[in-house]
Amino acid sequence: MKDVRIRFAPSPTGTPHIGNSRIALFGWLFARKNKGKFILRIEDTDQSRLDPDSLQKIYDILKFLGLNWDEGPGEGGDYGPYIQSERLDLYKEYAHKLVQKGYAYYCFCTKERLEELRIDQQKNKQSPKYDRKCYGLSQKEIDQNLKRGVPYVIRLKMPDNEVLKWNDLVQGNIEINSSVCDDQILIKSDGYPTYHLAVVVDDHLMKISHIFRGVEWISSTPKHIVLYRSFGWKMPEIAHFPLILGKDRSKLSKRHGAKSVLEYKDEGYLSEALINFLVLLGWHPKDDKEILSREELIKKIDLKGVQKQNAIFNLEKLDFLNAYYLKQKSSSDFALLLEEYLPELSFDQRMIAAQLLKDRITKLNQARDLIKFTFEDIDYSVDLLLGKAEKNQAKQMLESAKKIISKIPSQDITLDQIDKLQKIMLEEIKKNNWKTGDFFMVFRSAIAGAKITPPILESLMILGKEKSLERLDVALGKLNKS
RNA sequence: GGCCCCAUCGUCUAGCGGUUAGGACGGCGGAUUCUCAUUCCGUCAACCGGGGUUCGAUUCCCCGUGGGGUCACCA
Repeated sequence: MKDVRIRFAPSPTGTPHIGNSRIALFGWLFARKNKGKFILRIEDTDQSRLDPDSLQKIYDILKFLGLNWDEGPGEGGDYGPYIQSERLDLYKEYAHKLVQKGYAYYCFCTKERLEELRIDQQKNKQSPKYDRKCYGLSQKEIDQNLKRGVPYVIRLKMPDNEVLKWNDLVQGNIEINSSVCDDQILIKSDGYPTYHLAVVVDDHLMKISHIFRGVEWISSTPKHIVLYRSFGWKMPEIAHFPLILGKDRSKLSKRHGAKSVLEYKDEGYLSEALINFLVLLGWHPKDDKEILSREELIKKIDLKGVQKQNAIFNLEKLDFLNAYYLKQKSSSDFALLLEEYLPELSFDQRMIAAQLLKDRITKLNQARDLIKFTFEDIDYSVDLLLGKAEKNQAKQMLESAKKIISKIPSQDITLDQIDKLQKIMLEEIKKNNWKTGDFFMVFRSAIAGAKITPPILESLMILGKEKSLERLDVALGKLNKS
């Protein structure tokens, strides 16, 4: 395969959702695998739905996932501009060529008429379709209308009853009869092209070799086939990817809590986890090895492994993958990642936190709740403090812990000291015939005000000696008062 | 509704005429452990239904059923 050129062509009409990002990922992987080019093109032909923030979000998502583009906004390239609103003249020019050749025609029907037509057809249980009222217009009528400035659109004349087929790289052979397709509007009355014209013109002019897109585009592919044929252009290879569905099996939407990649990023999901997860949603490696790095993915990705079925988004697997990749991080990398979530801690403290948290969180934003007792005030009830222990015994335990900790020579507590601390405590537990679990539970509650914490002795390294003793005193006070 | 596509554990999937139907996530059970986790071990769990074709169908064909997509001057 030579000169592989794949574009990702989002439209800036809102926050791009995760299904779109997944197709971008497939395109990028496939381009990289084949030493081709990955091209970003912005399809902003719908003026009414433009969302000014979404362009930046598109860039941010691609950057976060590491899907760099070789041509496109910010990168340039030989086939620009890569923003469709800057190519308007091109689309008009090509649309008029089609009109001249008789493959397209002017239509002066108003939106109101089209709306009435549609309602009528629906009433009669016909599928809504333009009735070609303007198809037979004479050149004279057209010229008159044009001269009078009557708003117009340009429509593609679809063949009447022809089976249009193509070999889809994912879906296999698909046949659709042209008669089920409407005479698609190519140029809107505001002078902007519709998706169908723009995508065909640009894909051809930009020498796109493979079109990767979602299955929702299958039913408009016949229009594109006719367009390519009318222009006399060769059709790129085309692959329609399955959709990501919500838990109720319908197209993923905000109702399912469907989020953009950016939102997952904010929650503390790693790009390598997201990539691994997304690629597994609709693709499967031959050897069943599911944990895959970006490099392995580039090597192994193939269209044969792409499913035809839609896939249901399941968070559990994403969480598993994220937890896995989090565990793979070195402590210093993890500490760096933690900065955003634990700004109160120094880097050294975050290094300690990293070791304590790495094995027990699935996403970064869970870090804070687990470790905040080391830098925030705590509050808890005597009941929590006692747990299963008896009051006097709990007192003895805390007194003993206090004694042991107060013997630490410095304010800072080191790992060596923690080891010693543990030894001494275990001896003490044995001597008093306590249960190890009981002792640590009381101790944990006094230190953290919680029953679930990272290893409590190691946590002391962040808390420091002075605060640790303070907390033991507070706990003792609570017991005395109760 | 018309058209198009799809159908293996709860989920993601392997399988491409003969398999004890495999893996992963999750679930459940156990071991380790100061809690929670991690780690390790074990375990439950699926071929949508009906017809064909065939010596033999999860696999091929047809029909149901179910699911999805699409029918805009939106992409």
